[in-house]
Amino acid sequence: MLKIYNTLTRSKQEFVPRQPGKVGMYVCGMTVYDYCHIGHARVMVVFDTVARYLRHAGYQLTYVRNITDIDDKIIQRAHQNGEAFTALTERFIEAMHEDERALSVLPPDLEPKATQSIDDIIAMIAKLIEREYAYVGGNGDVFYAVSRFDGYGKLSGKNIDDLNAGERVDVDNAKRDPLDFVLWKMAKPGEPYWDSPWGQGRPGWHIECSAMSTCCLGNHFDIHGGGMDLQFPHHENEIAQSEGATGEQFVNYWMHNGFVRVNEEKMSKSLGNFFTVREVLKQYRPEIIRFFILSSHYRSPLNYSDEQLDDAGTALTRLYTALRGVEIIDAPIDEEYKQRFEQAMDDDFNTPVALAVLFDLARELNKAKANQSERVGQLAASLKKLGGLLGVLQEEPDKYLKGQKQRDAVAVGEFASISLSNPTGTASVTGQINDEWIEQKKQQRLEAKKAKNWTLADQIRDELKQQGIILEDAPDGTTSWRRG
RNA sequence: GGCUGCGUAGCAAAGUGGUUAUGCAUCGGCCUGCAAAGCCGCGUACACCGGUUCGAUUCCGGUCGCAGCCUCCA
Repeated sequence: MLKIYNTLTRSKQEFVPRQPGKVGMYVCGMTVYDYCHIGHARVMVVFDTVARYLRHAGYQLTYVRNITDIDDKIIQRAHQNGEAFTALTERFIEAMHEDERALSVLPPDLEPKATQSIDDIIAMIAKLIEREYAYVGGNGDVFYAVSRFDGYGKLSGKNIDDLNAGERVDVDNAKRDPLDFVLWKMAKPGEPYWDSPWGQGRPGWHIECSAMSTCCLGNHFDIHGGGMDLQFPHHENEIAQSEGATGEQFVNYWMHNGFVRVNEEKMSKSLGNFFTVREVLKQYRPEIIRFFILSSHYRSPLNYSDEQLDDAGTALTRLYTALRGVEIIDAPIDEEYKQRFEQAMDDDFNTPVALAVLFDLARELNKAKANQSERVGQLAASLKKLGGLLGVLQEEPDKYLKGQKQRDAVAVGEFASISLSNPTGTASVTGQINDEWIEQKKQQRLEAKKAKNWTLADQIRDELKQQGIILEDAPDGTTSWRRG
């Protein structure tokens, strides 16, 4: 039985979909005016994992993740660059998709864009005006009248009085109430605009998600997700808009992931302490980043540091090492591990425990290998399949272990110039070592070993180690290698 | 100021009213020519102070510390 922590009730609840066997999930995606940072990566990976697991659990899932491709920041950035805002957003959408592919984030079923949903947005605003939840302000902008919506604050645990007392709410004379927020914003000269009953303008920040989610999934759907910081005001406003416009309950389960932190501080654009996915990919391969994200529970804070990423890399190497050289048979997942894994994931997607199950499985696999047990193939299949549910361990083990720590230089043009670095990162080596050279050295050493010339054999091994190559002699006399 | 949440062994991270989390690191052993990998063994950790209880890291109250939201942010 799957339980999900619901922000709306601040408790774990049994997950019951509205229609048996079917799930609609909407996740707030990116506002595309810059590269994704690790915080964005967390949202992507977390909800990708949720989506994978829901499907594994047998649900027919419709996963929607929007793209907000029009807003003040986009306009501002495009203006700074002297380019059309569409050129800017297209570029960053492509970059985002690239980052997602790297992190094994599967595409959502639907990826609506705000600029392609303008009709729906206008229709919803019109509905809100009709139902007297919205009004045209003194400056021509359309505002949502927060005081008209009874449940305002129910998601974030705020009450309107406290909010009014806050000093940080902008005073805007065009609004009737400082808490009211914009639904439709009139275009200033030179700004992009769409025609509407209220004049030429663009949608406010929150309305696009209400419009896109209800259009794709219906007025009332199962799961809505996003980062913690969207709880207020973004998601609160979405509820007010959607429920105001439709008169129906909007969402049953609200899921919010915790932040990525740097030195105990939130990683964010405004603090400037963020690392973009592509930056980190120069140092760590994508699967390590994904593993790192999954190694803590999605609602906990996740502290970003090289040490943590290094640990994730070591841990992943252990799992791949267990799989190396094993012929994976086509077998169902071992029942015991499957149950433990599902028990973990059923408990609000407890990926750290799910990963612990993989490590236990790896240990048993290693033992089985030593005993020449016939279970080896099945255990390996189980490990790979369970890893697949988390979006890890899908590479060829030997290829993974021989691969460079960084993203494959050829994968993306702009990474072509990265240099190899040794495991400690203290020194760089040139790209002269290639697989043939390593194989040659390995052969030389095997011959030295045959001649019992241990000094030479050790010398060769040390030389390779200096290049970040670790040789491992198997009991059967063969030697394998990997990059450390 | 209002509202959330957190504080677990050297590091990271789960979890639980009384029995092994797990990964990394350290140490000992097996294996190995020596290593590496692997396997086995080794850690009275649960911020502090009270309370409830036969028993609390786990429940309750308080203290301290940290983070987040209340403003654009995943």
